[in-house]
Amino acid sequence: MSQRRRPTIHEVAKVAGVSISSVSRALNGNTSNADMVARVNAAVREVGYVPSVVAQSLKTRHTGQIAFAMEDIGNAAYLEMVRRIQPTLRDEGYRLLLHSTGADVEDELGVLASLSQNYVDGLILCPLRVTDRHVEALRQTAVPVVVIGLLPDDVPVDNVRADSRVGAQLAVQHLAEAGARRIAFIDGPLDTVPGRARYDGYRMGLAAAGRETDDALIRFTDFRFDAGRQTARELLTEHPDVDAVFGANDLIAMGALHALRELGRDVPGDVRVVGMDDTPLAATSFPPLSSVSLGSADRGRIAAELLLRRLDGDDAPPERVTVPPSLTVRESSR
Amino acid sequence: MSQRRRPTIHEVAKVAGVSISSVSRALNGNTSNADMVARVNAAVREVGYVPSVVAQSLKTRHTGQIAFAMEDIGNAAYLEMVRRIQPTLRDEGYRLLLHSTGADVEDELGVLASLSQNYVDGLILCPLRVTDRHVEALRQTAVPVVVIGLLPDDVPVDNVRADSRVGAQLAVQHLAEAGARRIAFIDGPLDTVPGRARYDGYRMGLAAAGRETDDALIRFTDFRFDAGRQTARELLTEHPDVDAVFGANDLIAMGALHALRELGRDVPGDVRVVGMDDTPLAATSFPPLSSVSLGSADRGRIAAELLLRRLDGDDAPPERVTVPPSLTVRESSR
DNA sequence: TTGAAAGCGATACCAA
DNA sequence: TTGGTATCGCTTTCAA
Repeated sequence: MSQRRRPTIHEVAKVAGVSISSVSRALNGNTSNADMVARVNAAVREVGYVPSVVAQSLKTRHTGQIAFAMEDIGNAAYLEMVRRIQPTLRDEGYRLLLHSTGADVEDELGVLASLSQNYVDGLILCPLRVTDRHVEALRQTAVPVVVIGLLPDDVPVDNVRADSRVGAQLAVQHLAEAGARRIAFIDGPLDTVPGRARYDGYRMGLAAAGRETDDALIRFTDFRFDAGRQTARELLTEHPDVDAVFGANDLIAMGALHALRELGRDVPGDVRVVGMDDTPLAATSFPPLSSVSLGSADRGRIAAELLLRRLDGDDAPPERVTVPPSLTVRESSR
Repeated sequence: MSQRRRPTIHEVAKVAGVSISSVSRALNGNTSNADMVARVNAAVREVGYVPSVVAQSLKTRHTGQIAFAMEDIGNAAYLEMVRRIQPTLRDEGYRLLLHSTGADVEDELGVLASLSQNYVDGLILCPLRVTDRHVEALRQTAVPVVVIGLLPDDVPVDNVRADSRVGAQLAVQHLAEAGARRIAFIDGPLDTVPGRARYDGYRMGLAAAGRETDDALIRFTDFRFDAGRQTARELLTEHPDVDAVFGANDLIAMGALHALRELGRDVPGDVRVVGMDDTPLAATSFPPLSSVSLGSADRGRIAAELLLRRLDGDDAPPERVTVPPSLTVRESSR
């Protein structure tokens, strides 16, 4: 914690016996002869000069920083994203700022508004939901924004999305092809975006497999482990003929796995189980859980790349990229 | 993406018909009469003025930003930390920057060196290991640093640490008290800091319980699921009389759980199992895994608080805080 | 190619 | 209390 003032470009100039403009030029690789560069570099080393990024930012009007805002970094999907976003940005010289907004829409709008402070060059945003105020804010942001998630078509912002509807369809078709005849579905709340999409996908999957939908085999609960366990227990007690369960996320599916074990049903022998999100839980559960990946890592990477292109001056029309889901089959449905 | 230039303090001053100094004062709550404040606020709203944090930083010499650097945010312990660090800092008006260094010591030193650029006011660092070069860098950082992890006594830096030695002891004593007679231990590499500490703790725990150490029941492998599974399988095949397994982290313990199931041994009936780190895996495993928490969330919070105190001007001698471990008993050892 | 000087957008000192 | 002005540390235009 030595608090000696850091040397500025003026000290370097004095030591090198040149002007500060020459120092700046030499350091930034602009026209200057080899001799000049050598003298400046020597002086830089001598005084231990490191440029102030703050002063540079003020002058150049960019900060070298990008923000990533989402509900909670503890959520496995967002975690996967940030793990890919960070190296992608760092390779291009950007630092990453993290905003966990919690389940607070106001906070989310606050992040959007704060962009006017110009502390970052761009933002990657995963909105909880997109309100009119979001749309309005997104139309006039101070810096480029990329949204990961659903976005109305008329919002002129780069957009990366998953397809959990097709993902759910994938899961159901897989279960049907594996020979399951009574495929139950434990969904999250139907009035949420993912809950609705997965519900639609489930029905589409059944239809594609030439099966009837039996509403008695569909349940709605929260996207949590305990909720999944409880709901699965009830469902399987009422309908012992169920031979497959599709959980709308891995936590629900894990809950189902526990319930089945408690009911003495063999997985996958008696009942097959598939989850969604392909979190780290899936690989270490017993039996290992088949799960549909929604490509969080890819979505993060693509969002970062889109943003970098914008910062590079690309002013093409906003892009919309949909990342396809993929199913990883493990023992729970084999 | 409207690219109209953002208004500056000069526009506000002009609209309000006052000087820029008065605008600054009114906005920062410094001596100015009510009338002045009202006029300025009106003008601010009229032109949509938002101060530039970059310009403010240049002048005030602080950025309102703090960095958190660790190996990989995907690691459950670091994730827990960041989840507490972020809100703690945000409540005090600081933004959080994330540096994932990967397993690269050079990168870690690079972060330390980059502090001279003054893009943050402070750093929370979780070093992989502390080399001489770390010590040297830590002695002369441009901004306050708090280290989470082991640090030599003579490094004048605030330090927060876990106690996995005592944590391991806790686990072993618990298993002994639960009635286990042959307590095996699957450790990570002995030449790592955590591997060594947990090894010592295991032996202390046995000693405290009045048991002999049997080296045949100790194995070293990697801190990974597959490694734990494989090692546990070998161990339990060679020593069928083992009635408890302590895994040096949750991944190893989960592997042991799988191995036991494959060997047809009941948990906890035949063999009790305890892990360490108390990750989200523990609660959803089957049976739910007892695990020793090393207080990652608390360590993160405390580190953030220590740093905030430094930034507040506290120049007391460096502090060293050790967060005690705690055991959560679940079905796997009940 | 180099140096002088203006300016990025704020804060804070000093007079009035 | 208010306004003028220097200043933070850099980049960049403009002359020389």
